[in-house]
Amino acid sequence: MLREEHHFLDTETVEKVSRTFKALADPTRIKILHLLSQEECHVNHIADVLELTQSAISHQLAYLKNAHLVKARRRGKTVYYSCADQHVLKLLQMTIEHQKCS
Amino acid sequence: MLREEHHFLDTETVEKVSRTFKALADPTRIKILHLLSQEECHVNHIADVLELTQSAISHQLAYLKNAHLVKARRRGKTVYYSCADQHVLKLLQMTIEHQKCS
DNA sequence: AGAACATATGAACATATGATCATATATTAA
DNA sequence: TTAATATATGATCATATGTTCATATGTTCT
Repeated sequence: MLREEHHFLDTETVEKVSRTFKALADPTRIKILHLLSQEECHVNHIADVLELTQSAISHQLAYLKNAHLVKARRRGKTVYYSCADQHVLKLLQMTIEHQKCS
Repeated sequence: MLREEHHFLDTETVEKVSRTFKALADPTRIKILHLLSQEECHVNHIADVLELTQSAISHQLAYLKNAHLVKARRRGKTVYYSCADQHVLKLLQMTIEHQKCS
């Protein structure tokens, strides 16, 4: 196929797509999203369940929030997080499922 | 939900899933896979079309081959690459499509 | 065998990433 | 207001990542 016959992705699309996959490319973030797909959780609960420090979790939640993959809700001292992007959640679940049977 | 009531992903699954997403998390690899989804290509053609060096392309193809996402076929001096994982290709295409309409 | 071409690969380098530690901020209770 | 609790955040550090340059390997043609 000649150069001009190809279908090209514009830079912006490529960047956005790579950002989406980057968010899903880290074990801690995968575990967090998988947990939040089961229920809304507060920060310390996530840290307890996943056996990671509060700081590590908080940093990753900030990352995920910035990427619009989770949303936060404050209730007194506690901040509850939940999934905010069903499409990305679906990508994750598809990939987990596919992994299991391969 | 209590710690023991959660559905946990085992370490191996998380690692594999994150490796899959990592492969898709780089702009160059996204462009290569998108190109290979259109046709089998040889290394220099990919480099020409994407306007990147032969070395950069070759390194990324080695990465993708190692991850079993592409396969290679030699024909004389030329090596032709093509996609080897329809599932991962589907993930990529879904994400590209979703990106466009959002 | 030697030249020419296509691809692969190792080293080096700059940047990105993720965890930890210390500390800041926010909220509630005493 | 002070103490206690929950979360956020900046700095630091070790490691990972992606590109480039130089060069090696593999193949074909003369």
